[in-house]
Formats: sequence, C-alpha cells, structure tokens
Amino acid sequence: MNIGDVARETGLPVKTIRYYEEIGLVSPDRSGNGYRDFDTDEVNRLRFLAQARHLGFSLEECRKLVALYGDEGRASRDVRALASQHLAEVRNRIAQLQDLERTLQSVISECRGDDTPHCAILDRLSGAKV
Amino acid sequence: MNIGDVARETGLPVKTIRYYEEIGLVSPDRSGNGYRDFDTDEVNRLRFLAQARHLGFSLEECRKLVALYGDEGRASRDVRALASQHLAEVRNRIAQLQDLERTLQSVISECRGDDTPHCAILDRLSGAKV
DNA sequence: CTTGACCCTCCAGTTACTGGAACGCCTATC
DNA sequence: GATAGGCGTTCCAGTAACTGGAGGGTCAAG
Repeated sequence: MNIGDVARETGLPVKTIRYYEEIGLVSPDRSGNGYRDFDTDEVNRLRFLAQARHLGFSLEECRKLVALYGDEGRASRDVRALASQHLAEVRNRIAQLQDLERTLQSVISECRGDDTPHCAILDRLSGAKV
Repeated sequence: MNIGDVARETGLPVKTIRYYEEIGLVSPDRSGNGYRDFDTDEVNRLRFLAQARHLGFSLEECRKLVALYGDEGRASRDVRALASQHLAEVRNRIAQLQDLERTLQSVISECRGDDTPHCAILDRLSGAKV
C-alpha cells in the first residue's frame, strides 16, 4: 500500500507518516521504485498511533503504548498506569486553564472597552494596585 | 541595572530576558563593558511582559499589548478585544480537554489493570468494536 | 510523448525558551 | 600581583511534533 492510501485510511497526513517512520514508530518496506510499501500490520500500527494521539498522548507515550500493544506478555496494569498518569496531567492542565479563565474574565470585566485610552487590563498587567 | 538584578526584580530568567531582547521586545542600553543596562522603563516593560505571559498571552499577543501599553492614544476597546479573543481560546481549549478527560476516564474505567494481558484501553486504541 | 497525480529526499521554520561551551569582566582576598 | 568566584557576553544546539517548500523521480492515461 502506498503512503497516500495509508493517509486516507488512517486520517494521518502523508508528512506525518513519513515523520513517524523517521523517528522509528513505523518501518514500512520499500518497493522497487523506492516507494514506501505498508502492509496491514503497519497500517494498523498507524491507526493505533492516530487514536492514541487523538487522546492526547505524547509521541513518547505513544511509543510505550505501541510497545505494550505489540507485547503479548504485557500486564494491563502497565497500560492503565500510563493512561491514568496522562489523565492526571490533563486534569491538571484543565485546572490551570480554569484559573486563567477566571482571572481573564475578571480583568476583562473591569475594562470599559470604549475609545478612551484608560484600560484596566493594561493597569493590571503593569502591576498597578487595584 | 544589570541583567541579573532585573531577573530578580521581574522573576524572569536571565536567558528569557536576553531572548526578549533578541526578538525586539526590549532594547536595553549597553554600558562600557558591554553589559546590558536596563533603565526603569525597560524593567517595567519586562514586568508587564511577565504578567501578560502569566495570563497565557502568546509572545505575539504580548507584542501587541506592549505596543498598546506604550500608545497614549490607544482605545481600551482594542485591548479588550485582544483579551477577549484570548479568553475565547482558553475556553475552547478547556472544552477540548474536558472532552478528552471524559473519554480517557471512560476508557480507563473499562481496563481491569491487573497482570493479565487483555486491556480495554489497547482495544479501544486499536479501533476494536466495543 | 506529455500531462497530472503520485512519490522521494532534504532543508528550513514554527513556539518560547533552555542548556552548554568558551570566553571576558569585576571584586575581594592572599 | 595572582587568583578565585561570580558575574556578564556570544553563539550553537536542542526541545515537540510536525508543516511547507524546493527540486526532482515514477507511473498510468490519453
């Protein structure tokens, strides 16, 4: 299977697939003309990667997940641990962003937003006392 | 004022301050020995930048904010527009992450997490029907 | 035999820094 | 005056995960 077909199959851009090969996440064969030739296993691997990325796993986490995926002797505990850690990071990030949201909301609400130069947002950014 | 003192004053790392100079966000004088010499205005500018970054504005947004900060004839409307757009992006990002959180939570809850190899997380990633 | 859609490699750019090497300057102490 | 440390300087490389583009080869159809 050529790379363009694989891209259509997996939803991954051609460039991304080539990049994944470059960093060793997939290793397609080559046909006589030098074109990459993906077999079913490689395509499944890429599908798996696309899903994992979609769930926000980093490429390094994806690398571990792919390894577990291919390891028949794995313990599901290890997969769960990885995913749980990722979930914890996502929750942290959400909490941070919610803090940010509140602060922004408050700062914006103080600004008149008209054509005069005085602006509470700039005041806050410059460290002026409220 | 030397760069180290400015770093202590603003909370920004020395490297970051040099980087901000490189991309034209500040332009300190130089003293005879080649050291950067920051006056009060430049230090305030950096304090402003630190605050804006803390609120999650990108450096390009910061550049605009600094310009508005220094423009006596600005309209607070413009500042507010920038901040509102940023807030909208933050809210979008939160919504995305919350989606992610739900999905991860659901997928993790299906995994036994013991020492057997069968794992619902891997099943989901490989696109197996549930 | 040419056209257009593929494919290839290599290089540069993105964001916002961070680390390190290799070097100069300044002050204090011996 | 030599030396040690703690400053400062520049320049280069690396991070994450691609993305865009140049310059070129391949293949099937008409």
